[in-house]
Amino acid sequence: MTEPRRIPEATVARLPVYLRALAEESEAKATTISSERLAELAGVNAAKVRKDLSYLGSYGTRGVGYDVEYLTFQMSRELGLTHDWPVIIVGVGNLGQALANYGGFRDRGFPIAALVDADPTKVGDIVHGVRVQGLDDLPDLVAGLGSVIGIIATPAHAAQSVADLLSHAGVTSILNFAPAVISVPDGVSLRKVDLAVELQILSFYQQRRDGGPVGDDTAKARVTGLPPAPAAGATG
Amino acid sequence: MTEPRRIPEATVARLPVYLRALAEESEAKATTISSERLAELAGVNAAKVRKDLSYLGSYGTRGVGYDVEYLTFQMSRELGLTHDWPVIIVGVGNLGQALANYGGFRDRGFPIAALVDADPTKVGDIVHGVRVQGLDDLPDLVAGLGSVIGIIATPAHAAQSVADLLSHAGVTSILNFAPAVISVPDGVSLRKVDLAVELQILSFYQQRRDGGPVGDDTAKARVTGLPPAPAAGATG
DNA sequence: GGCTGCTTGTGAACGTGTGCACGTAGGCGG
DNA sequence: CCGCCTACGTGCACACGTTCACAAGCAGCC
Repeated sequence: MTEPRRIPEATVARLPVYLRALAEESEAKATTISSERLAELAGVNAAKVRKDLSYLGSYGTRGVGYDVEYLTFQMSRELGLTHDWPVIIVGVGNLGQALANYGGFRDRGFPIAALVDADPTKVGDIVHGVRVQGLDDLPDLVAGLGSVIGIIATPAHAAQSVADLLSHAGVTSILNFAPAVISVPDGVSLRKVDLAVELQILSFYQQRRDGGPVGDDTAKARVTGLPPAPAAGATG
Repeated sequence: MTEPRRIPEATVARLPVYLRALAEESEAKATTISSERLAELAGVNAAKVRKDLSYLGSYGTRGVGYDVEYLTFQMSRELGLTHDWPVIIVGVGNLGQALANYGGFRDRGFPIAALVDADPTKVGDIVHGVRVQGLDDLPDLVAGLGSVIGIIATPAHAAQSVADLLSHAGVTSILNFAPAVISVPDGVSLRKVDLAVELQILSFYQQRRDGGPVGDDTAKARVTGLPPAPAAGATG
């Protein structure tokens, strides 16, 4: 029976990186590539590469390596990149426009199929050669495009309602750029990119290197900060 | 010596989300918040919230919950958000300009301190009220700003050399938007945001829902695809 | 054809992260 | 002052992901 082979989420997230590395190696006229070389290009270790690739099947040749073209094809197929995936961007503000103008999407098989905004004054504008449409047009747009990916590039307060609209219109893959936690029905994939969160994570580690939090002792923190109640506990 | 409390990476990544949830709850005039409510706002489960917060210290009150103001302060302190972190954006193309114009950074304590580009024709331009400077100015800029976060918004081929320049100039926190794997010296934090990779991950799961890869059997795939051995040449 | 060297594929050990379930501590009403 | 109720803090078991180490398998060569 044709086992669909469960692929761990962590592996899936690395496949696109391998694919890019393979493209580079292909440019360099290499016909085969070892797990070690691929690991170097992808910034991981060789054992991880081999384990990840083994989930796709036994596409390597012992003593030789992986055939670049063949592995590229298999990986593209597994990732669903053998055909284009149209993208609908909701929210034509700063970020939405930048995304629309970013050529990297179309180049990688994700053409901007539509732009949508709630603001009536923006509807009708042409951005990157695409006419901005209203939120009401979403259901028809999605119906006409088939499998589509929705990108939320609205302010935080609008994110959840847009996600609801998208889900209701039949979109089952959503990428959220709004700085808000949103929930979607079962069967809908949601990924998020939160720029401020990334900076805050960097801030955490940077600060640790700089010498830890201000008032590295909890007791001292009580001086700077505000204890919630008369009696505040110490570290433990 | 006060134990610096090791905080798991997964927890660190969630702290900013909690912080945002706390801000919302504070807006709503709530003085205390339970782990359950916080979990709901952050899109995780309550046990995880409690475990995460316990790494910061015992800031809750049993039977009551967490004091919103106090927890906000402690969390901000731990994340290093009690002061601003200036940001230098390298690469003033589409994405770089969008990031510069995105108000969400300054609002959250990450003011754009400088814009840098390798293209001499762009140097001197004013973007978002900031004058674009040349790559040569990086060392002086960093020296004058102290702890700073570097954002790479260049094309992929320039990413590694920019990362080298930043590291050499003393930047120890880097956020990479370029679609390339880059390496940095020990002691430098690197995080990456790759838009195309996110779309490709969504594509993977979308396709699985749509009925799996074309040629769902490996044997069949060899018919559709090209066996590596005799001769190859397609996909391209 | 058989030997050698190289690289894959994978079982097993290890480390990290998650979630349950419950002990525990603090507030509150009587 | 006491007992009840609530929600935190955490030990423990489990799942997931990573890494090591090595047998297996293939190509090349004599």
